[in-house]
Amino acid sequence: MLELAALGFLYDERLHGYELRKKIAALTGHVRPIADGTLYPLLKRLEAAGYLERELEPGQVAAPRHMLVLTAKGRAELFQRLRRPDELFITDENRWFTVLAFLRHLDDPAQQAMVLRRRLTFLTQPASFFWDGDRPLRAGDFDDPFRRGLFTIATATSRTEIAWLRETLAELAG
Amino acid sequence: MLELAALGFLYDERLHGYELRKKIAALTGHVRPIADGTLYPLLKRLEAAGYLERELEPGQVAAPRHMLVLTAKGRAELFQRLRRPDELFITDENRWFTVLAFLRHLDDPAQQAMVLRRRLTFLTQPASFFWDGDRPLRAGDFDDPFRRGLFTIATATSRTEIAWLRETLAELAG
DNA sequence: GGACTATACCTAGATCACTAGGTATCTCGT
DNA sequence: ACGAGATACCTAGTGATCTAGGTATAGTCC
Repeated sequence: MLELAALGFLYDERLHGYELRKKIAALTGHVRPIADGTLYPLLKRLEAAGYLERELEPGQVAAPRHMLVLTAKGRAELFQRLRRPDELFITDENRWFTVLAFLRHLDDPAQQAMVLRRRLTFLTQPASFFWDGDRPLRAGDFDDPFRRGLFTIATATSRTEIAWLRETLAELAG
Repeated sequence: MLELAALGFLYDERLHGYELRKKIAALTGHVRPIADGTLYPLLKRLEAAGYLERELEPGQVAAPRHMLVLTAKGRAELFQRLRRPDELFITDENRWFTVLAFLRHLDDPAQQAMVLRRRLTFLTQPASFFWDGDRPLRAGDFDDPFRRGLFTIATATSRTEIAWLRETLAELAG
């Protein structure tokens, strides 16, 4: 997920690690704060894979900066990951949000629509959090307000997103 | 997260690994499918920590079952994790849902309310996904439907949950 | 001048969960 | 009789992320 976010942000502009980290932290950090101990090894991986290059610059304020520039290979990799995200990027809300944040880079309505349709398919699948043997349990089966809340929240949020997906798919098709 | 789910389900009833896995899969598996290769080592960890014991039983259908029974220490650990969840369990929706699924076990409205208040505090914090320097960007700052959707969905879902939290907190207090 | 903060980058080790294999038992259909 | 499928448990190796440390520079406050 962090790799996708790094590639996505660097597609727009060259950044140094410290600034990239702040951008990633704003996007995903409210859920999982990103430590620099996570980011720097990740950048080395991406560099080793040929997805980005470094340009050393004197620091504007303090220590020298490593400006990060996405290579052609890096852009290709970003497109690849956006076009065909792993299933986890469709089902996990945090990862899905990362895909949404950069899906505009794909620049092909048909491909964008394909990704949205995968999410829509996932959200419209029948499912339940709890079962009594083979019987799916519903909000009404529970006394405690917390499990009822679970259903309330899950239902409301998926309804909102399904509506948005249908709307946006219609726009992309039109 | 999976440890919390295991402790939570075993608080209600003794289960064997295979059945426990199905229950956990229903609760969190739509987001991240749980493999048995994940669960069995986890159960060994919990057993080694003294949180659960095994009782071997002949299988009803096939191979012998290891019935898993929560110990007093395991119940104490569950309460501890529900009373004072790590920050990640408050901020990450998947983990938060796991907390909600078992919060009724806490059996003390004041402690339950404290946990809900932490989530409410998190959700009502001002935040943004994207920044232009120091200026937080809003839905209107974007042309692409995807980032707009990001805001639409995030706003709608957190509104629903905030309303539910306030309601439930009022009930717990009254 | 010294403490503190922000900037900027780095590494070693641990943890959690996953992938990809494996073993064995029982039932049912053909 | 045999294969398929469900039940039931297990391990080794891998990957992503976190924790907890570290280094160094520049500006601000007292």
